[in-house]
Amino acid sequence: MIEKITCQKRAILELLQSVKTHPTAQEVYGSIKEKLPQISKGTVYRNLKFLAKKGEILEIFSKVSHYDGDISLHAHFVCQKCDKIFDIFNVCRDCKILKRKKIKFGKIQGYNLIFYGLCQGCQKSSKN
Amino acid sequence: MIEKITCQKRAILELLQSVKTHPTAQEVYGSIKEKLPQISKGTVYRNLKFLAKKGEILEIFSKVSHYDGDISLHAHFVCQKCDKIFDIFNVCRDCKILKRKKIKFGKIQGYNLIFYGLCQGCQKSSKN
DNA sequence: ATCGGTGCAAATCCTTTGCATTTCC
DNA sequence: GGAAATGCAAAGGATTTGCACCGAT
Repeated sequence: MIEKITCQKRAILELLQSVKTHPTAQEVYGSIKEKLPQISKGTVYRNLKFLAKKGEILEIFSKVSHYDGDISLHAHFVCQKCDKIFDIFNVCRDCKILKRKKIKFGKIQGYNLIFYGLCQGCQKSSKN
Repeated sequence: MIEKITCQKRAILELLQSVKTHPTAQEVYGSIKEKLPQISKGTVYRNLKFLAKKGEILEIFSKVSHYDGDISLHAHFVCQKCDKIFDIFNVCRDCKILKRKKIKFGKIQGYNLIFYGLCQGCQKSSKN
């Protein structure tokens, strides 16, 4: 099974690497459509999964999956109200397990460190 | 809005606290049904969300949400092949951010630290 | 020429929701 | 008694999939 580089796949990867946000599959589809109007949702979903499995992008599991083209070691803060995602760098940098990439259960291929909470904007506008 | 403790809610919490696995909503539904045959899926979903929001259980976002009745600080290792989840204790114990529960973006209510990889069983049985 | 990738649309499947009814306080 | 929770079933919505066609190697 030899991988083929198609313009769709390239466009998706380039898009994710060029933005500082963490779009969902639907949002990726919306953006890509401007460059490649004929692209289908199925292709976007297939390529996102594919790229995530290959480790070229990061999948951030939340209510709905978001994707990140920045695969450097960093964490995320997800607002449980507005669903916005913020990057957190320099967290847990000394953690041995993150470097060793191995634990007794198996081999670590990657990790997601996600903090959930209320972002400042939503803290102000809500009292629940 | 005064919370009512129903037998359904109690059963779900007790179930999660009694197992060492990390069942999905569907699996919780299946188990609870044995004790409370009349329970509905909607109730299970509503209570799982409710308990997670209250912080009495943990929601582990993955392809499908899993739930954990152990709310002590620990991480998870998710096998990307068989989808099994393992507990990892004593990881990142010294990380200040995990204790401070506050960052510039907002207040941290909880976090998920999930390592992805191949578990030992799947490492043996696969060569992809 | 080959066979992996795409587009399309239908199918899946998890999760949420509306509403009448039941239950806990 | 009254608000909150439940059960049921339908709706919603993200994601996956089958298949015929297209296009990269």
